[in-house]
Amino acid sequence: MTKTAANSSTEYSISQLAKEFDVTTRSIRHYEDLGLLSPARRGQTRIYTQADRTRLRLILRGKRLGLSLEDSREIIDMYEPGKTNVDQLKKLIDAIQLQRNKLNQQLDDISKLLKDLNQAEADCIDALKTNGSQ
Amino acid sequence: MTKTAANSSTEYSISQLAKEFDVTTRSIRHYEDLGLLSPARRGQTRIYTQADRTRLRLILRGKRLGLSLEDSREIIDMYEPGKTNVDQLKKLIDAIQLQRNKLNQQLDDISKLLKDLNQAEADCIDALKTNGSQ
DNA sequence: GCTTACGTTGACGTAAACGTAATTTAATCA
DNA sequence: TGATTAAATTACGTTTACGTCAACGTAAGC
Repeated sequence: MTKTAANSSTEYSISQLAKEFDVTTRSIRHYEDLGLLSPARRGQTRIYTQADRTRLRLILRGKRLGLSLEDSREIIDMYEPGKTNVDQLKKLIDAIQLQRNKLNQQLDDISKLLKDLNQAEADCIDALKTNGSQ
Repeated sequence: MTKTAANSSTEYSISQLAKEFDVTTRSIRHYEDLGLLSPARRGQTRIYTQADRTRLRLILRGKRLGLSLEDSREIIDMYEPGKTNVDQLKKLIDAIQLQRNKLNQQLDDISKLLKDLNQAEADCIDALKTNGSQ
């Protein structure tokens, strides 16, 4: 009964993904060149699965956080500790801790920047009150 | 009485700043080329004040958050609404709101990434338990 | 069979953010 | 005062992350 039914919506073309995530197809192919994606092919046409879509989302999230594509590749690989041995797993846990530290630093940076922005806005509003009648 | 006393520690050379913030002097000069810094000169030697030092800290914070130098320049300029008029102030407030939105997006990204990392680590530890005896 | 739309692979171009000499100037210390 | 050290100024090189053609394949619809 559970044949190959209703997986029509679990496939994506390159332009579908491009549209959905508001990137160019060029970028998506570029990510593939760098080994961040490796979609299946029908003929020579790329077929993207849900998993590929998730990877793309992770890539773009990384970009918003200022990660290089190479950084993102490493992080994404962390999510699939498939056929790794004990040593690799331990190294992976270390890498995860490193990333966590970086992210916590970012959290700190952001909260400081937000505070600064609030202050700057207050100064602006102040200046408007003082200056609005000129 | 309050002549020019004891401001010896409020001046910095380029290499002092470079060392303190762990960047190259080349980078600092580059920021100046782009108009993010404009230190005073003694002869042709650059003299940095506390204010310059603060600006540099802001620049590097921006970098950690993935901002371009151009973005940082705009943000930093927000902190000094000196001789601006009403229209400029209003535009500034809008720009501040924009930045705030971006930062909130980043906060969301980071919390998701942290969750993912936690899960990845849990998977690792699990794999270690299962696999550790091989 | 022609157009239109979407997809493919090169291959070269480019903007940002520095790196890396090479050379010159200025200050200082033995 | 000659050598060393720090700083400055060109100026070309490099890496990352794509943009931008060019040239071609393929399936859909009329």
